[in-house]
Amino acid sequence: MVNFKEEERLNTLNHSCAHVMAQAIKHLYPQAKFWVGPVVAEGFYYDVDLGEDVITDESIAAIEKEMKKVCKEGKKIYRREISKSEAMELFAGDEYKLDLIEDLEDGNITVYDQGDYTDLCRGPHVDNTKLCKNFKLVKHSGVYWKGDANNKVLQRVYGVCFPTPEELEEHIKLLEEAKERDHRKIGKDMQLFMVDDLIGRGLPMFLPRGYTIWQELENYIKEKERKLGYQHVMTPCVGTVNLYKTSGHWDHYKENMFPAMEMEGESFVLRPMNCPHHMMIYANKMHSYKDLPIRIGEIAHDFRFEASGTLKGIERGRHFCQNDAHLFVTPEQIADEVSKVVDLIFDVYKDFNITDYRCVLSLRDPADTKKYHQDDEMWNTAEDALRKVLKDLHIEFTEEIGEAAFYGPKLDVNVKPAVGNEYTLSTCQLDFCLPAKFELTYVDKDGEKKTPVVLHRAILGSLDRFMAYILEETKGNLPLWLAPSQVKILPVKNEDEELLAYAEEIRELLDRAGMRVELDARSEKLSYRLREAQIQKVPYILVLGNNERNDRTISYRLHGQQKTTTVSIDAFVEKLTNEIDNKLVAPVEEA
RNA sequence: GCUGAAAUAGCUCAGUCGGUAGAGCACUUCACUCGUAAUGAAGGGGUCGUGGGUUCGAGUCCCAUUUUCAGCUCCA
Repeated sequence: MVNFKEEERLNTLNHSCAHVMAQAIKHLYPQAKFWVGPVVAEGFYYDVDLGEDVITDESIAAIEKEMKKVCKEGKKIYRREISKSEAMELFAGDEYKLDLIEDLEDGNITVYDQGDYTDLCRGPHVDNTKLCKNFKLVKHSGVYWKGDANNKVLQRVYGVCFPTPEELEEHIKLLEEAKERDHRKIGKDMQLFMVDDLIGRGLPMFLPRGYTIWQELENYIKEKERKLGYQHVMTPCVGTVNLYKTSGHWDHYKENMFPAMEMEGESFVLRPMNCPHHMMIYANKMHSYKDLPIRIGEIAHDFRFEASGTLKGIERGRHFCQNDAHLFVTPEQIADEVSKVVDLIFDVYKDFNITDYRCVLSLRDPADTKKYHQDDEMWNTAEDALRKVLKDLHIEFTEEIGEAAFYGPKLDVNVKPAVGNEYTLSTCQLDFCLPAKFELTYVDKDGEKKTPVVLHRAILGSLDRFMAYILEETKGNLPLWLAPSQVKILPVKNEDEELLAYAEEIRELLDRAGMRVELDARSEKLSYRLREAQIQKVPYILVLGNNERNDRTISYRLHGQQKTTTVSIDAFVEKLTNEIDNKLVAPVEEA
């Protein structure tokens, strides 16, 4: 584990390496103008305007070569304090640096010199460029200046730097291992899902083995919800445009919806979310305060026209299934219901052994009048309410401005995948907005009609995305209850009729016990079939020969292990049933 | 959508200077009957993503296009 001091040292080194890269780029592209070059979680990057030039894989190699040269020269790095007017003069003609200097306070401006290169920087830096020699440029891309799609595209080059070549090597190895954990690779290798151009991009299809996992997840969460008083519904994947105009989604998100279909003078869209459908289910009848909370749940198919560059296997597609629910509550019930949702989230994370997550309270940006529903009082009430509940529950969270939904603040639980950026797995959103738009009511104690509050929540998020995460976390070695194939039976010989009969008897027995079991009696060597079963990541591999048949026992081997264990048939069934029913994340070994 | 890269058999990939398509695995058949990660042999399988162009000749060079990948932006 890297401690804080070490991390600071590493950050300084990476920051200096960013300057070395900038210097090298300046040598190769004299017209280069630099924006910012910060240290990030995995190294550093620098954004640069190369005018007409762009960065390609070849130019990366050239830049690396030039950087080696800069490091070898080993120029001292000097820090200099300068005044704002000096800075303006030094960087005259560089609109990017001037833009940065504009926001800096006079008397608080420093530049760093190394040989023929000077950069505006607050530092700190290592004292010589030769310390930066253990680096690698890992990727590059075009980025919008200040992240705004209306601005000019700059070139961003990412790199990493370490004190020793060994640490650099180790880091590169880790990156490669992460690629092996990518759910898209696992999904292909294990035949879980597929995509096809003719079906359409962003539209993955679950194969039998993948759908088995999917169904287990569906059953799992629905059972949890049922016990907590949720009622499940099924609603259509299409709705009228008017439905989404009523909810407000049309104004906010129509660019990201599949376009409207006009039929018989009516306009329909594939639904991007289920809130409006569930609102109408609530509105279907009169409700008393005594009926609340009402919890409407659905494993719901949704369609969003995500930008092509954002599609990623089953983690983010244009069709997905939300583990969605809308809780209709009185204002007094908010705290209790949010707390139950939070409990459910962490209960589920415990079942799946998910420990590496981050809670975010996503708030509106009051300055963004376009995105957010305009009602200051509503926002203040909702944000304060949600913040208070989280604090009372002693949940550790950070607050992020401008991350709220257009209708209300939310608690997001974020995780990081093997490859790529953090995403939200679970969410709980507090909404004072949609119930009013749909004029939802309940009759309170005093006989007055009042507007309920709605909690939007998704625990597994989308089943597709959750599955992607679990595949990456487990590297495809799923717990028994989720494994597409739980037991593989390998008779030692396949021409011994009595042995085959015994293998078939065991297969039927396990099948009747509700297990997913396969018998592999092909005329291949045992070691061949065993190897295949291991590659398929089948948790339990049974090897049955005449020893087992004579004793009426079972010999099994766990995926990825060498050890063979022999037990009675009953003991084996009991062991597996226990493991499946209790959804254990790892097999229990006898003492 | 934006910047860059890539696309060759079901999968993983090779294919040099432009000279007419390769391997391993998988699949089919035959032989082998085997006690814990690959038995041997033979065979089938490709309009080299798609469409144009250059050339005597294109998997290879050029243009367009589709899809995939990395990053950016976005994620109700």
